[in-house]
Amino acid sequence: MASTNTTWPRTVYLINEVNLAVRTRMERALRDHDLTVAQYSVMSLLVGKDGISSAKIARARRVSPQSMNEQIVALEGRGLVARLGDPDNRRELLVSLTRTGHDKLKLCDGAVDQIERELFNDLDPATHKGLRTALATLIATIRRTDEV
Amino acid sequence: MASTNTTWPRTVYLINEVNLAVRTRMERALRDHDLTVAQYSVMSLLVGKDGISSAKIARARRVSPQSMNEQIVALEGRGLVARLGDPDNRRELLVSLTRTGHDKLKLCDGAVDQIERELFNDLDPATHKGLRTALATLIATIRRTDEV
DNA sequence: CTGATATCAGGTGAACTGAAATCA
DNA sequence: CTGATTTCAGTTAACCTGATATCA
Repeated sequence: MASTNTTWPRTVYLINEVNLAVRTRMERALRDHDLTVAQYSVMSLLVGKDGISSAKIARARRVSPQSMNEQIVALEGRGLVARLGDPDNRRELLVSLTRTGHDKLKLCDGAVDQIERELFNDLDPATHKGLRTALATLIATIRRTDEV
Repeated sequence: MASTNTTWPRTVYLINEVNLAVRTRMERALRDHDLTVAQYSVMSLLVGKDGISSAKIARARRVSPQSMNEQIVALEGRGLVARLGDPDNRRELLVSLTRTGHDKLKLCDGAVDQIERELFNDLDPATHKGLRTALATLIATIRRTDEV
């Protein structure tokens, strides 16, 4: 019975609490740069890509294409990403970071790095590594069971 | 430099992805019982308590008293929790699960247990335990740094 | 014709802040 | 007077589904 067993609180609650705290910290830090967490996380996914469709980014981030497009359009309106039409494929628009976007991302990376350090420096390297391995396993399970 | 180091993707992204998947699964499962995740999680916090103020629940869940009250009022409107005024303290209302709420919670616990099993049965017990320990450490760090 | 992409429109869940009344 | 609780009202960020036009 869940309410009386020995693994309480539920692991999923622990994950949620950590996630909420991380979000709050990131929101605070990114607000100084006028970026939301979703926008920052899209931008950091574009690093090193020379152009990728919004729909592909959506799949990579596991959100709906509409949600992702909303973020992309907002970023484009602020000149942080560009969408270039490909003459060979007029269906999709290729999204890439602008120079301005790249510069802003660099600044934000520093702020987020700081948050990660504060959060994780109470974990010894082995525990941190174990945490990442466990999370990666969970994500693999998630992707496998989502495809059904 | 964050975009080129060896711990990529960021651990906080891994946490977020797992959390999103958990939320989605819980939403789906709880929809059959007409409960949101927030409502379910409040109800499961009330088990074994004979009456606790909304403000205290808010602190336990680390959300604002307004957010929590919203959930409590919704649950009261559906007869899943009761709020009893204490004659000795007319300021606070004591929240507790009703019999109906208790019954519904039991059903939902089963559904959520199922989700946790599906998610975590690819982790061997030691890894799962390590995950919980790491998360607990993170939460301790969070609470400590929040109090500043 | 099928499938993918982009986009418009509307909706949801879950948090937030601000302000005010009540009461210990 | 201070501090906690409740409650009203408005806002935010980040998702979602449905429908439609376009194009490979």
